[in-house]
Amino acid sequence: MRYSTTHKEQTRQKLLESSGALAKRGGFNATGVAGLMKAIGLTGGAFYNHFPSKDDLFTEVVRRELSHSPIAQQPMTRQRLERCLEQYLSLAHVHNPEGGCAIPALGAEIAQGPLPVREEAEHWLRTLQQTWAETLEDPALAWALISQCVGALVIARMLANEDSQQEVLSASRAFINEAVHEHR
Amino acid sequence: MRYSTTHKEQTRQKLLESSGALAKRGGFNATGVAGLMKAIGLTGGAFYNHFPSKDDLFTEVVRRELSHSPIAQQPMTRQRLERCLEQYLSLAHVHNPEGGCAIPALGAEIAQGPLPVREEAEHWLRTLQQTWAETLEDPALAWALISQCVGALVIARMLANEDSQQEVLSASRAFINEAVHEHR
DNA sequence: GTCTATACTACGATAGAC
DNA sequence: GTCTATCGTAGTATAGAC
Repeated sequence: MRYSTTHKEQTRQKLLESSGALAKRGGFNATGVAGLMKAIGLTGGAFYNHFPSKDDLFTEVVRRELSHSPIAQQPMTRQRLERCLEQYLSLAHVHNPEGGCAIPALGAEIAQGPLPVREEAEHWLRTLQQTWAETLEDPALAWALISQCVGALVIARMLANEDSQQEVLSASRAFINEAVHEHR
Repeated sequence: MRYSTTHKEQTRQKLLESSGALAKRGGFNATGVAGLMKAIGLTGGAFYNHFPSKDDLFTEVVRRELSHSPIAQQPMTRQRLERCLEQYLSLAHVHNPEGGCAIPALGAEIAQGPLPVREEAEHWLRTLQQTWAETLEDPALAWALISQCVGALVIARMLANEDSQQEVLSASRAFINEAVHEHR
């Protein structure tokens, strides 16, 4: 064959990574198959050698984004978790959706998506929550902190003014720090 | 004229309300102009007698959704705020996006949208935050609670299992109650 | 494995009849 | 004010050359 097996796998991985970034920036539904392929230097017709449909790509993108998330890495010490939260609740993250967490950017689309997508999301959200719960020794607090981070990013990105965005991030950081240190 | 001036205004209001619900359920971009008009018993061609473009409709939908939100009503006593939070963080709200708050459902699309949309969002989010800040006597806490509520709803709606959804909501409610009562 | 070409559908938007 | 018809574009997906 003219193309090696590893080449197909590399193309697939490039497509997954690139599509994740494009989806987080502009929305998954808003970007066509041709655009996703063009971003990795290919044409639209080649897409279906890698995925049977655009919906299947979405499922794989969600899997990749949620499993590769830096906030889901183990082992997660308390100190490392606090450093993660600082980076998560930063202006850099607000202004860089394509390189950031998929949950604030794609959460609503995942919720509206087909069942396989939501099941994939549930699996990795539960994994994330359990990791944080072990570190914090409090399962409920883990869910609350995840919600706090995601909500703050959604709100900050809705705002037009950067000072307002920073206000939201700072408030959220202070709120979290108070709760976590009190719980220590 | 065959149609009264009030009739046009009524059609416009029906369209705004219906489009908001459809957008919150399936996403604003995902629904075509013809579908939005069909939902109020009209055809696609009549749309442009009411709005110059679909983008303009989005701006007006965001204005209506954020200004009419039950969480933004004044006067907002501390007791009323707590009742609002209970309703917001409920399974009923999770399963009823079309009748619920626009922020978790449309936040990402608003963030990706054109500038007029984000400016409209900023105005009403600031209004909401100031209302809550007066009630809580703490501007930062207001931003943090808004973020917590929005994040919890986004996360809960991503999950496939209802028990998991309830877990997130309960954790978020407990987290908020602890913080608010401690701050009292 | 990727290309071009294409079928089919849907989109946003406009024109003109009523 | 709303309709039908239509233009131009872009969407998902498929077929066949290379």
